[in-house]
Amino acid sequence: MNLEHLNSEQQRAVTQTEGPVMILAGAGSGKTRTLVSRIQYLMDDHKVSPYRILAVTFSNKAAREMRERVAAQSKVDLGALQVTTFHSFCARLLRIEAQYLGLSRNFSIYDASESKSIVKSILGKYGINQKELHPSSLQYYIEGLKNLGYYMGCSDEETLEDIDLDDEYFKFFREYETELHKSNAVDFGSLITAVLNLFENFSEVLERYQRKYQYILVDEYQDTNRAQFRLIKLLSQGTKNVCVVGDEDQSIYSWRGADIRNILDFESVFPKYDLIKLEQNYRSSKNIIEAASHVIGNNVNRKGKEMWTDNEQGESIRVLECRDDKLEAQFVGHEITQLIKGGSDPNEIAIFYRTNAQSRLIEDALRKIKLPYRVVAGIKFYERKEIKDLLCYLRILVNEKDALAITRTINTPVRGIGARTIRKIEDEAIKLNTSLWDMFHRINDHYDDYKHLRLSTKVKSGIRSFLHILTECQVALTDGTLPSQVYEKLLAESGYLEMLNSEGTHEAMARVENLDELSNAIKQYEEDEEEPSLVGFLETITLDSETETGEPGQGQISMMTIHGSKGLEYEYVFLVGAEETVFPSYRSLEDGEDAIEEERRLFYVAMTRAMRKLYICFAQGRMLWGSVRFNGPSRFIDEIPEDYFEWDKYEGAGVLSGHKKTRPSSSDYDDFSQETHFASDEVTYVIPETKATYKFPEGTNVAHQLYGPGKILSAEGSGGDEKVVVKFKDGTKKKFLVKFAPIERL
DNA sequence: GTTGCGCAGATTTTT
DNA sequence: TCTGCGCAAC
Repeated sequence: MNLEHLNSEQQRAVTQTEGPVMILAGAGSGKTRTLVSRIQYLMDDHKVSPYRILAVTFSNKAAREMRERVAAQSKVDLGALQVTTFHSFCARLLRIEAQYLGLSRNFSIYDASESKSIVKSILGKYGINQKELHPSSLQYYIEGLKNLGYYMGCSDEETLEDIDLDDEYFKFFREYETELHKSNAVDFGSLITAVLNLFENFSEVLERYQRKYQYILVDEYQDTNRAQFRLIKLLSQGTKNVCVVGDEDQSIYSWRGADIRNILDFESVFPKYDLIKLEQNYRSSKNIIEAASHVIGNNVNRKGKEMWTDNEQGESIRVLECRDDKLEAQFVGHEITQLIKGGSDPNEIAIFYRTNAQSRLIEDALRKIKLPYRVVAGIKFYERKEIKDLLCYLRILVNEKDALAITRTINTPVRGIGARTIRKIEDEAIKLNTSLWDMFHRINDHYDDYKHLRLSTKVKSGIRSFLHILTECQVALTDGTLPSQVYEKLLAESGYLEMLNSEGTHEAMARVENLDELSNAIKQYEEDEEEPSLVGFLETITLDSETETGEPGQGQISMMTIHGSKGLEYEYVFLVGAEETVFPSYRSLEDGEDAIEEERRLFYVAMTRAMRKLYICFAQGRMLWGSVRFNGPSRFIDEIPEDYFEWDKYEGAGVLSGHKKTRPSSSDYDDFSQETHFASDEVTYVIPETKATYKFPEGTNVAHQLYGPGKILSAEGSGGDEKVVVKFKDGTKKKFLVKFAPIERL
């Protein structure tokens, strides 16, 4: 195989096929090219069967891209080559081996919003008010355990070290797992942990897969969580042929469980591994690379890579100071117009922001001057209510035990079976130790036996028609009717379509259109797949919900969050909202240095997407949460050395002023750390209280006798009246009067 | 069982 | 400012 198109480090990364390898690949260092070559090299030069290679990435997008690129250049039959995501890989494996875990292979997969519903119903059952324990903090806790690789009955010592089984939340975790199991369902997290469970407790299964996968590749290694790490460790135990590729400077998902230890511990698990650094950047100008390197150099938690490039020096980074957020949006629109006039391709222009909410003003501005744009990843198609409803109907056809799907659909459209009734039937089902579905059947067949439930005849007939339509569809499915046809039948006979049509509103019509789209999606799936099945379709859409929002390459400017930009590149990048509390976000400012470092990596990711020119914009005043706030420019702008940027003020109407090659002195912004409220036309400044001396000033780490360790978010009042707001480990915040509260400094 | 008001809360979101 | 959710009244 010809490796001439690769530099020497890349070549090493391709040809070092045996034994453990860690590749630290900087932004724009030709990582994908290298990985694709490595796979080809294995198949061509080492005659490794594609069946023996497993390549896992995080996103379907990345998996698809890699697969296509391998396919484009290879003559080998790729049917067996697994380039997939962690989750799809595990789902597939679990369907095959489900019986070991007491699951059946038609299990449902619950997404985040569905696990939240389960969490809520558990809290409801315990009568816990959401003020006492917020469902999302419990959900976060449960997710956290799974990210660490814990499953019920797990006895792995290292995992047990990480978790606290005496935690008061643990009983909810157990409850949650039971609930899932009863529904023959798994959530995203347990897709991974269930496979761990399988491997750790059924060695014959593990050995089978160890023999099968002789070469393992892990992309985006910096984003793996503990569970995934253990999975890789187990799978590769035999051959030790594991190659991980990552960039610690681009780790931006720690809040999803990404664990830096996976990089640090690699050596102890895989001693004598080869470390290869890809440090040459082929993407961006020198100015951009050097500036970005300076910024990221402020992070302490790094393995240390020095990026460099042979590319030209390029143009200076442009920092744009705007009076407010509207002008910022206007500037972006104005500048893009100039670029396009100058012959630039709109497809090569992107606008990045920290939060989705920021897109609105920019969209308004672009629309106003008629610039075509597309927003990448906004509201997801499959998260729409009507789509969810129908998917739940379909799920019941496959998995009757799916209680969540049943409770969601039983009364949509209205069949006179409300929450109370469902509750009653659920309780009865628990009493009789049976499923909700079976309970419905019993009531339907022997109504008189359940007189004590006091179910009205309306309820009875509601249940009857619900069961009737679903059973008919099930029969149709087993008779070999295509999923798409069953879907149409369901849509018509469940009364769902009728319900929307009779509403007649504009919104209802849009929903009908969405349901047509779902129909198309099923048909598309049937065409693409050799053996289409409803289970297969449902799995595909829960694990690969990426919707093609507008065709790229249609002369549109791209807009997205920085998280969404990872892995992409554009000639021109506009980073907006580079202000303290926006970027870095106010949450990270509260959470301390590690959180700031993650924000800095995010900033680094944003910068390194740009090939030719980078614009960094900020607004002096921004409408936030109902009032205009003056936050001052982001600290990350301060971290760019002056040699690399030019600073301008945008005054509106295309006028720039105050052009400098240096930054304004930082004291210029001291006045901005205030808050103003607009009441009608009058401007009232809210001057912060004169600094009092607090017993527990902001940022102090404290411990509360009852709630455990936490951090002071804010303090007010003086002396005996001092009150503090404490944020605890689980994310809850509480306010205390210092003289009474049992808190102490840590 | 459905509709409407009031209040809290407000990042990022590969799967 | 805007939204989403819980609870209270129909």
